[in-house]
Amino acid sequence: MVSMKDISQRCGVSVATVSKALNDQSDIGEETKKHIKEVARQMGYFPNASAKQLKTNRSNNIGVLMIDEAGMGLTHDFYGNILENIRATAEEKGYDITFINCNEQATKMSFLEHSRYRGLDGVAVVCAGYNDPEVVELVNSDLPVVTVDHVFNGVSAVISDNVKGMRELIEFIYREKGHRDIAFIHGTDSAVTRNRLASFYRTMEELGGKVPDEYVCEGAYRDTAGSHDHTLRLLKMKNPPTCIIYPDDFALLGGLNAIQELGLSVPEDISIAGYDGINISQVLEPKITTIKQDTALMGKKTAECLINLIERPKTTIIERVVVDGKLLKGGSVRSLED
Amino acid sequence: MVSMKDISQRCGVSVATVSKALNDQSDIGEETKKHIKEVARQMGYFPNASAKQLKTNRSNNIGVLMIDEAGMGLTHDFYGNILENIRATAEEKGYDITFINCNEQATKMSFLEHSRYRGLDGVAVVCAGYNDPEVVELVNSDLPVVTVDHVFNGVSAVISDNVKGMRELIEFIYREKGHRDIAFIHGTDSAVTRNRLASFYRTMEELGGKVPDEYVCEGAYRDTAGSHDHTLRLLKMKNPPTCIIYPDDFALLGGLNAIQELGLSVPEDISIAGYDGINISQVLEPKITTIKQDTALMGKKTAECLINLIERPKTTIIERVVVDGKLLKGGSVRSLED
DNA sequence: AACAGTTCCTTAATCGTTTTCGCTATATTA
DNA sequence: TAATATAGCGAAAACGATTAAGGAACTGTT
Repeated sequence: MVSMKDISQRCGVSVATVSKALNDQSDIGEETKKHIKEVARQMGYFPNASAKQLKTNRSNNIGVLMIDEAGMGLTHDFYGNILENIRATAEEKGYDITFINCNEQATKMSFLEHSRYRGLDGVAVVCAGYNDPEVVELVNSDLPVVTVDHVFNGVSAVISDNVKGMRELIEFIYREKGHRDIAFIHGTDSAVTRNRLASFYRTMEELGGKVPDEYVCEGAYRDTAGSHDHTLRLLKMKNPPTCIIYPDDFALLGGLNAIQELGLSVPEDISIAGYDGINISQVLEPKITTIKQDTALMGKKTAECLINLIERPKTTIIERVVVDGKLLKGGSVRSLED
Repeated sequence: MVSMKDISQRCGVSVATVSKALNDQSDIGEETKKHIKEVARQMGYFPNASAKQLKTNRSNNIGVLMIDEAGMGLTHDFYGNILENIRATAEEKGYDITFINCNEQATKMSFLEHSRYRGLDGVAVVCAGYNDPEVVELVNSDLPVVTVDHVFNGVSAVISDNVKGMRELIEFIYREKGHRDIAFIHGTDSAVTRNRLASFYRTMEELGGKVPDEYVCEGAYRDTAGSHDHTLRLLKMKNPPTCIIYPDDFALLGGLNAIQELGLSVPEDISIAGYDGINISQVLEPKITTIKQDTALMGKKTAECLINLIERPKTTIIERVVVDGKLLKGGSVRSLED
């Protein structure tokens, strides 16, 4: 590896001068600067990140925390997409991405300790147990942090508008498609779930619809078996719903199986809707009625917001970036006007 | 941040002594060592990774290269799973993971330059354009590298046994299910594709089956539209196949749509099979007949192999780790014995 | 008592940068 | 002409760790 020392010797100047030239400092002659840069290029020079980091306390490296309960964070379309877009945006601005999910390392460090150990400039909390003391410690530290789909006091967050999304979904199903008996298998308790659930109730109320208690039950995200069972139960009721909303598109597939088992078909006999708008949802027939979350924008905003916090700590205020979802009408909800 | 200096002052010893104590060096008294460690713990000491790296030229950081043609590497079940398992295994051994896909950074570095810049101890090439000069430069460098599902001369590789997998799949479809007219929509040219294709032809030959040229065509991985069109063409032939094998489970779904469009059903009218065994394949009904690639093991082996190369360069030989897939019989291939 | 051999610790150099401060030479001004 | 400002560069300290070499205080041997 060629270092500044090598360049300085070749150019007959001091190391300090080389540093200044390469960093476009002011007190350096135009001629010298140009020459040094040219020589550096020729010699294939690249800075040594750790030396630079040691001196400046800046790593140009962003941490990503991404732990799914099920340990499938990365294989989840939704999170995978967000991560990919965080990465791409960070990269444009010269940042790299390092994972900080240290679960089982020999020398047990907390997330915060791990971040400091690596000298990360900031952390994006994409998904995690938000009650985890380690997560709380991390977001409450002085390290720049942006959370996704969860709001902490005093911490910037990028959130998908689940309230609006659920409202749009319900309005579509209720108004445009004429359904009145709508069941909602919601996910396990979390900020996201609470928002969707509240929005579900509120919108139904606004529209003048009734929601029997038996129509609402707790499933789990991405749990096909659970959705399957709930669906069977719902369809065997004396007054079954005409439409079932699932925790997400993946869980919906479990419900779809149950429906097929009963010899029913979608959307003729029963309408279904999901949430997320994962790839697969628009491939199957009928295409699934769902709210597509704008993961590309969420990832981009997360990176931008975090890098702002890092680079302009003075001017940056705590942000709440709300990203709208988009209704994909699909064909899995039939019109009851027929 | 508390440094060794702080500890040394508190303990009344030199920084060198602290370093040796914390690193379990030999020339240090048991008493002192214990005391220093205790004080370090109390003070919440953690090493400074960049300082350590600067001195030792070891970062305990592994690079991951993961670029899909479609830019969807991370959202692909298969790669996502592998990455997750590389991460988990690396973590156990004290390594972190950093992405090195530098496409559009201002200061354009090649993958190798980027790796050196960050001082990465090694790189796992999970997916990339294997003809890309930058990739070639990387694998031919003296940096420890392990590639996944692609073999470079003199470079360790973890590969899924596509030859065996395809053979098992064909034997199941041909022997156990009695199909003779089997079509294969294969993926675009790559080592993986070539192996599967060769194995397809060879196995059919061994079994005494015939493969009309029109039964074999090139699709693209994860391309539902392409599979859709190919499926229509195949089914409209005068002698249509009784079974179609798709590039992967996801692409298969496009074919499934085409089949439904024609009013046919699986597996009664036409049998289909995929490859990969992604989550979704075992959720839909009928469950898809496919070869589940052992992504967990592939990721684990990749990390282990790479860390071996890093930590024991002398003793480690270039490895070819072959990971078997597993036939998931599913229900999408009917028996022709009926 | 003198010597070597251990044991345990310190000193100091080093990794590749950044950055403060000071120096020199030239340009500007009084 | 002398004083001062400015531009361009270098010397050296620092960031936080590792490590080779050296030294002091013991122990044990002859």
